[in-house]
Amino acid sequence: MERSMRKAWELSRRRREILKHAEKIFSSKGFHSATMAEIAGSSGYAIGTIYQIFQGKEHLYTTMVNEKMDRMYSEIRQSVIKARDVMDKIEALVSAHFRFVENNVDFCNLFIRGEAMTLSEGLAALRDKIIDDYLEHVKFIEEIIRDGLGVRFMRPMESRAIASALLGMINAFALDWMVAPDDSPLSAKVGSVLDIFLQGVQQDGYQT
Amino acid sequence: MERSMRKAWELSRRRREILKHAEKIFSSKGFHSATMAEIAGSSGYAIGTIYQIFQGKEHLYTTMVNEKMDRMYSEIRQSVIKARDVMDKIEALVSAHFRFVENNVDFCNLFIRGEAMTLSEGLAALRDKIIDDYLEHVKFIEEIIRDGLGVRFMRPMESRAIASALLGMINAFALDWMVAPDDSPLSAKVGSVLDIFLQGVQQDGYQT
Amino acid sequence: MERSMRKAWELSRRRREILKHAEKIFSSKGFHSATMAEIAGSSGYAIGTIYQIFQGKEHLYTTMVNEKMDRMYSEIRQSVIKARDVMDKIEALVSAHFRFVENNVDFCNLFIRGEAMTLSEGLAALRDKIIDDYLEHVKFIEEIIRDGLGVRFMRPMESRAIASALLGMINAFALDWMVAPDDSPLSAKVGSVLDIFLQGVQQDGYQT
Amino acid sequence: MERSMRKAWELSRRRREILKHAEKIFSSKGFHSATMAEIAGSSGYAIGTIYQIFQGKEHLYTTMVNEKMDRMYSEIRQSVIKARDVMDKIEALVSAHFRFVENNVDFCNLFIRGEAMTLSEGLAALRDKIIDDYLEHVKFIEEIIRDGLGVRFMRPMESRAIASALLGMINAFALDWMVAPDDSPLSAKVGSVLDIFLQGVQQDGYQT
DNA sequence: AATGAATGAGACTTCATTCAT
DNA sequence: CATGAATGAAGTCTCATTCAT
Repeated sequence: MERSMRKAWELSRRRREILKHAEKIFSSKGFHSATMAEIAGSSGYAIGTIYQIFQGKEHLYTTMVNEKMDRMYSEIRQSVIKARDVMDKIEALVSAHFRFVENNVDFCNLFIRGEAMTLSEGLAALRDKIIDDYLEHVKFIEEIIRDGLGVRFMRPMESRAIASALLGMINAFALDWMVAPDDSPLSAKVGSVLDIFLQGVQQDGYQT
Repeated sequence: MERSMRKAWELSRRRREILKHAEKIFSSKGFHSATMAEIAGSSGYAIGTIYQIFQGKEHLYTTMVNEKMDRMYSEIRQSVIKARDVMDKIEALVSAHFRFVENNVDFCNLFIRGEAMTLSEGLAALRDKIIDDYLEHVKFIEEIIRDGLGVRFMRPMESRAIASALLGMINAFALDWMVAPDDSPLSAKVGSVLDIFLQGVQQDGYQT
Repeated sequence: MERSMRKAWELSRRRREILKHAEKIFSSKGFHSATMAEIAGSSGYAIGTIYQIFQGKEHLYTTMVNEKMDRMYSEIRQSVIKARDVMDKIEALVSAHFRFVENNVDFCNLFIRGEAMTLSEGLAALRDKIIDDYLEHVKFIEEIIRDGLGVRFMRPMESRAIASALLGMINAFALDWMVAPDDSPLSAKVGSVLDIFLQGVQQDGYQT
Repeated sequence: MERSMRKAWELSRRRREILKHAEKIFSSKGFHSATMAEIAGSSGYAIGTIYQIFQGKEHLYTTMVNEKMDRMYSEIRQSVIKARDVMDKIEALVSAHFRFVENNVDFCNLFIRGEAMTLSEGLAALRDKIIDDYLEHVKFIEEIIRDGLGVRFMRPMESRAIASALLGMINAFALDWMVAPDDSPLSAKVGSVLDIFLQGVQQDGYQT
């Protein structure tokens, strides 16, 4: 019992270790240019050891991306759920997303750049999952929006369009921050996102 | 004279032809999974012929993506320049962007998915150019925004944030349309983008 | 004393067990396609345990084939020795051979197909032993034949040729039975072999 | 025209060349132990060149064995067909078989040892073809035998048994000659085979 | 003594690039 | 000048063997 628990724990540690290094390598070079030998070398294990845990390069990559994305969406949702009213939920959504990006710059490079979705053959499933997760996330945001529409916090509009717009703004600010970083943290931009999202950019009373 | 012009024209025709087919193949399989043999076969030229015009696979890919993106930005700017006031310019920006996406779905798949930016080695330059172009485009949008701020069409805000937000929304709607297409054309969404961007989503007079 | 005997017996039991399973796996997949892990799993022992008894895969394979073949030749000879006159000896030779084939179809598949003799490197010794055993068996048959020649049971001919012919017929009938089995047991063919071997196929009195 | 013929001829020459060296390597080391690099090195072509002609290692091996066996059976049949009466046909069968073995010792080593039939996966088809060819050859011999039965050249017996017996004797003599060569050519044994096959070994008039 | 996880050498195969025709 | 066959570097994955527990 003691024995097998120790073994299981060791396995889990190795798994995490390898995934961590795989993330680093894949993030910096993309799926195709990364090599198993490199990941093995970086993680300090032999190639064969990686193959004992992961069925192959695609499996390793897929697992890494899936788990990381699950973590991202999970963190964001946890954060949103804690908030009470619509306004707080939206703020939590943006904050949590930005926090994840700040803490996982490498991974986001991979993901935002979309290398994450190189499809060919066995990676098609990953692509589909990423899209599904994305659409599910949009739906999750839509729910918040619908609450807002319900309490007349928001103007009557199509919830899907609003959700997309918000997510688009979040991603744009994140992208901006990653490709042209200034000294301020990404989280300092939360206010801007909310302001534009909620009030729009047009001067009140301006005649179109 | 006549002779060399003919020759140059032939060369140019071949170049265009090859780039067209390269785009098709690269877009559907990504950079790494596409093979020179495939592109040669598809375009009807021999492998050696492609190597007479392009220095290698990366050069072909880089050229294709660069030219396509230049065309995109060029089309958008042409459209914007024709418009007179700020409002029209913004509308033109969104419309032209959407039009390009509609007409180049395959290419956009490549680009939005970010496979476009797989960097490793000789592709780093492409990555940099794409980012530069992106940042330049953001600056271009900023100019429009600044005009709007100047004529008090817009609330006093940071122009960069506004530009990013607008581009983010544009991309989000385009992405949405590509991964979860409904029957309506993407251009039908121009109004929604402008509405949210200009007015925001919050109900007027709502007390936060 | 008691202790060490027990130990030795245990060892011997393990050895037999492993060889039995090794035979099954090797026979069905051949030397190269069989894996140590598979044999370990099948036999219920750990890989390390097998390596405590056998020096390696080749040693295990070599041992298995050697012992099995020794058993075959041994069984055949036991059977022959019991017989009194030449005729009975020949009949015993064929019957015993056929009986072994019937009882060890899997192994014979391996052997007749010759996968048994894949030589490369460390397996050369096995190849040589198999050939030596074969030649020795031919000689053993020759002895019987010479007895037959001595008592004028047989026409004066080269004993070696006769022995080869007999063994060839035995093998041909066995092969036939294995690759194109009908419902009858191989042993039902003993009569045919003896008849052809002894009388030949030509009609008596026919003029060539 | 001239051009493409030249090309086709070059291809065919390369193909033959590679097959020749593949036969040598495969025959001496068996399928698994032979490496593509070795075959490439031996034949003087690059690995990639081999892959341009053959889809892979299995395809190369399969092709080599198939073509060689087809040649063997073809040669034997050509020889038999030329003969007029039963007696001559049988003699032609044995002679032609022995001649092939003499001229293709390496290949026969491979084949008789049965390494030829290592099955696993994609090689199962080869195994089946070899067995089918073998059975077809037995049938071919049966036809000759039936002619012999028809003209009362032979005693009334089951033709299949007779055919198997003959082929078994042929193979036994060939095997003998290969593993324990004396100075005489294999073809010198044709007479012995025919004598034993036709007259049997038993002394006429001996009482069982 | 038994175990089985870790190792890494080595095999197959692909495909960008060259260059003789 | 166009061609496309030849090349071989490089990458993935397997599995016999070892050795710490």
